[in-house]
Amino acid sequence: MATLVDIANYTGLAISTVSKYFNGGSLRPYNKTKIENALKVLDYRPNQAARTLKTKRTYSIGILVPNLQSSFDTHIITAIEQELTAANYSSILCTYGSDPKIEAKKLRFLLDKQVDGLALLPSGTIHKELFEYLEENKKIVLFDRVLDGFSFDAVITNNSQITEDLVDFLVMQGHREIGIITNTVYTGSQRLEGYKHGLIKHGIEIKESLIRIGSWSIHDGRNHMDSLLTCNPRLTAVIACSEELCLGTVQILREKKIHIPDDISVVGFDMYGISTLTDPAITAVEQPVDEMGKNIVDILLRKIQLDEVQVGTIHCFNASIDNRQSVRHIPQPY
Amino acid sequence: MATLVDIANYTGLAISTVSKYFNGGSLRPYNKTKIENALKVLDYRPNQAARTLKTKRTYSIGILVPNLQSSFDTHIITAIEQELTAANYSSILCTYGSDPKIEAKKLRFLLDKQVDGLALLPSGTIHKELFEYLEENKKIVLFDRVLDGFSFDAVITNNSQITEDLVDFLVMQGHREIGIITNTVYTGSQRLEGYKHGLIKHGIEIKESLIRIGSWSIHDGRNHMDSLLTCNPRLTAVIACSEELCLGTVQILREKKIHIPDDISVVGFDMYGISTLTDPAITAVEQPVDEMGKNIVDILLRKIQLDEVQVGTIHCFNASIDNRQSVRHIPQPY
DNA sequence: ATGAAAGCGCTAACAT
DNA sequence: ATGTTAGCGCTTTCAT
Repeated sequence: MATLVDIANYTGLAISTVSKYFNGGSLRPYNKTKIENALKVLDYRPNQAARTLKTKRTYSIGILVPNLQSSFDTHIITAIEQELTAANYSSILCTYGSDPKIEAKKLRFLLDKQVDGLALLPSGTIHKELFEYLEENKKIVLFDRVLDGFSFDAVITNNSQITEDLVDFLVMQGHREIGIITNTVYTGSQRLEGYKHGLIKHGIEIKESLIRIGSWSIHDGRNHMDSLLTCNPRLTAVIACSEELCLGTVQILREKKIHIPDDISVVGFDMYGISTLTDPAITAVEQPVDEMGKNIVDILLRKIQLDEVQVGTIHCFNASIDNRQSVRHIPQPY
Repeated sequence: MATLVDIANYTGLAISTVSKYFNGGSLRPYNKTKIENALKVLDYRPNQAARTLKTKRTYSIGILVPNLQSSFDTHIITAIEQELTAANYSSILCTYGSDPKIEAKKLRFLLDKQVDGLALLPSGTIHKELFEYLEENKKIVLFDRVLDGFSFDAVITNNSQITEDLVDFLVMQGHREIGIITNTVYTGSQRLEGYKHGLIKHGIEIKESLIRIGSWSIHDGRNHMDSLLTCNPRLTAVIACSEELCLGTVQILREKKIHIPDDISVVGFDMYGISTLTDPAITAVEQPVDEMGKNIVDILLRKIQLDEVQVGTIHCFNASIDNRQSVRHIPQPY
C-alpha cells in the first residue's frame, strides 16, 4: 500500500504538495497530471488512522441501538444509513442488547473510534461516557426515547397522544374493558399515560387489573395476555405496546383458541411487514420511520457542519393508526 | 483528554514506561501505583488512531450483510457480536442493501478502518477490494453463501440436502404437485437443486410450471404464489425458500381465502419469531444461527491469532425441519 | 504554487 | 526496570 511519500518520490514533488492535491488546494496542471499518473501505478489509499490522528475527524457516525430484533429499530437504522451514505458519511452500527453495561462499553468504543456524531436509542441509564461526548464536542441525537435532565436533541413520536387516539377508537367501537400491556421505558410509560388519559376522557374507570407492565419481549406478551384474561373475564380489547408484545399476545390467543377479533380485539405497535401475516390482519400504530431517520441525519449533519450547540430540542413526529381487521365493533345497547 | 505524555509528566516517568504499563510490561510496584494515582486525576484514554497508525491492528472485525430485514441475518449478527464481545473484540456492522456498488463501498470503508478481519455475507459479485483484503493479510470468513473461484473459508448450511428432505417429507404426506418459490443467489439455487433431487428420487416429473425464481422479497412471494396457483390447478403444496417469500405467500393466500393447510400446504425457511404468528403455525426449515455465529468468530480469531492462511474450508451446518401445522396429510388411494 | 518541517499520540527497538 | 529515540502517515503552518 503506497503512501504520500511514495507519490512524492515518484513524482519528485514535495509530500505537502501531494497532500494538497487530495485536500483541494491549487496545483499547477502539469503537476496535477504527474500525480494522476503516479496514482495509476501506485494504488494509493489515504491512511485514515493517520488522518484522524491529525485532524480528529472521521466522517463517520455511530449508531447505537438495543438490538436488531425489533423492526422499528431496523427500519429506522436503514433510513439513517441511507441518508448518511447519500451525504458521504459512513456509519458504524452497534447494539447493546438492552444491557446498560454493554451500552457503556459500546458508547466507549464509538468514542474511541472518534466518530463525529452519534445517533442513540438509549437504555435510559445515564453513563459518564455521555458527558465525554459532550466534552469532546461530538454531536448527539437521541431517537425513540428522551433522556431526562439532559439537553440532548431527540427525535420521537407522539406516543401519549396516539395511544389516547387508540383508546378513542376502541371506545367508539364499543369497548370499555380495555387492557394494556406495556413496559417501563420511556415509550412504554408515555403510551400508558395516553391510555389513562383516554379512559378518563371517556369517563371510564382506570383499573390496575387491566394494566400489565413488564419488558419488551414475546415472552412477556404471552404471560401478560394470559394473566389479563384470567383476571378480567369481561375483557374485550387489548393494546400491546410493541411488536414483540403483540407477537406474544397473538401467539397465546391462538394457542388458547381465543379468536381475534370476535373474542378479543387486539391492537399493536410497529408491526411493519408482519401485521398482515395473521388472519385477521392486525390493526397497529405505525411510526414514520423514514422521515424520522432522515430528520436524525439532518440534525446531526447540521450540528457537525455548523457546529451548533446542544439545546435539547424535541422533534416530535406523528404516528398513525393503520386500521386493519383485528378490532371488533361491539353494538351498543340503547 | 490526557495523553501518555501527560501521565509521564505527572509521574516523572518516561513515556515508554507508561506505555509499558498499559501493554503489560514489568514495572516496579512503586511506579505502578504512581501511574494509577495519575490515572485517577487525569482520565486518560488511549488514542486508537495513534495506536492503529503504529501497530496496524484495531481489535475490531467488520460484519457486512445485505440488510437487516431478514431475521436470519439479524440473528446470526447478534450471535457473532456476542461471541466477539466475549473475546474482547469489537464489531463494526455495515449493510449494503443488496447493491454490489454499495457493497464495494462498504468493503472499502471497513478496509480503511483497518479491521483485523471480516465476516461477510456476499452479494456474489467479486470486488477488487476482496483481493486487497487478502493482500493486506486481513482475515475473511464468508457465511450463508460461498464465492466460487475464491478460497475463502465459509460457514454455510446443507441447503440442498435439507430441501431434499423437505420434499421427502411432503411426498410422505401424500403431496406430488409441489411448487417452489426461490431465487438465483447461492442459497436459492442450492435449495432448488435439492428440490429437483427430491422429486427425481421419488420418480416425480420436474415441471417448470411449478418453479418460480425471482428475488428475496415479500412482493415476489405474493406474485409468484399467485402465478403458481393459476398455472397449477392441482397444486397441493409450496416451498417458499426465504422468510420474505413465505410472508408474501401467506399474505396472498389469506387475501384469496385459500386456507392453509386444507387447500394448500406451505413450508418456509428461517421464520424464527414469526413462524407461530400465523394460524396454523408454519412448518419451516431453521438454521442453527447461534452455532454458526460462534463458528464464524472461532475461525476468524484463530486466523488472526495464529495467522492461519486462507484455505477455503467449507464449514457446513445441518438445518432442521421444524414441523408445525402448515402441512396437510393427504390420504393415498390404494 | 511549492517545499521544509513540526507534530498528532503512540509503540518498539535499543541503550542504559 | 527505565529512558531515549525514531517513526507510523498524515495535515498544516510558515517560508520561499
